Amino acid sequence: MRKIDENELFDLAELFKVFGDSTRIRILYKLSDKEICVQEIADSLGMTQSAISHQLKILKQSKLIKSRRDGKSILYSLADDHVRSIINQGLEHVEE
Amino acid sequence: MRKIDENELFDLAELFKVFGDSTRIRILYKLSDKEICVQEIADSLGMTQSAISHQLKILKQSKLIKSRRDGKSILYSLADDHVRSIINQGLEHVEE
DNA sequence: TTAACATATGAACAACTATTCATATGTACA
DNA sequence: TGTACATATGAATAGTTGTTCATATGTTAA
Repeated sequence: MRKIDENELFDLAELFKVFGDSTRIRILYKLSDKEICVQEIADSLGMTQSAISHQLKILKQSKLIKSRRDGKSILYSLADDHVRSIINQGLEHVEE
Repeated sequence: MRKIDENELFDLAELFKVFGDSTRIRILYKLSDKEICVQEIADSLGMTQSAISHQLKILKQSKLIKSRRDGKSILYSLADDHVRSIINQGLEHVEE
C-alpha cells in the first residue's frame, strides 16, 4: 500500500467514524437514490426530527451530504459518488 | 444503489466503527505490507502492549486481521484485500 | 404582522469505549 | 522444573457520543 502520513490516517479514522453509526448509515442509504427532507427521513427511520437534524449536521460537516432549500423544507442528498463507493466496498466485506 | 436490509446496514455500521479509531487504523496500516508481532506494533506506535492487544482482539473479531504463532511471538497480518480496498476508498474521499 | 410549519441548536444525561494497571496464560530454553 | 519472555485479559476510569427536551431560527401564506 502506498505511503500515508499520520495526519491522513487520523482524518481517515474520523471519516470512518462518521460511517460507523447505524443512524447515519441509514440516513446515507435513504439518500442514496433521491433527495429527501428532514422530516421524511425522521419518519421513515422512526426517529425524532431533532435526532436526525443533529446527525445531518455531522454528515454535512464531513462533506458526505449536501443540502438545498425548497420552500419551507430543506432537501438533503449525497455529496458525491464516493459515499456510494465506500458503502459498497464495506458491504463486500460484510457479506461474507 | 441496490437494496440493503436493516440488518446489513447495522453490520455495515459495526464494520466502519472498527475502522473509525485512529489506533486501529494505524495498526491496519502497519500490517498492510507485512506481518508484525504485538510488541513491535506497540513500539512503533508508541503505545503499551496491553492497549495494542485489546485493539488487536477487536480487529480479529471483525475478521480484519489474522494471526499465527511464531515461537514466543504472535504475528498479525491483514485478513484479506478487502481491508486495503476499504482504506483506499476512504482515502479518496479524505484527499480532496 | 401573525400563525403555522420546517429545521437547527444548546444543554443535559445515559450509554459506550479506549486506555491503564495488575495479573494471568502460554512458550522457549537452560 | 524454573525463569524469562510475549501476549492476553479483566476491572476500573476518564473521555466521547447519540438522543432527548426545550427553544430558537427561518420560511410561507393568510
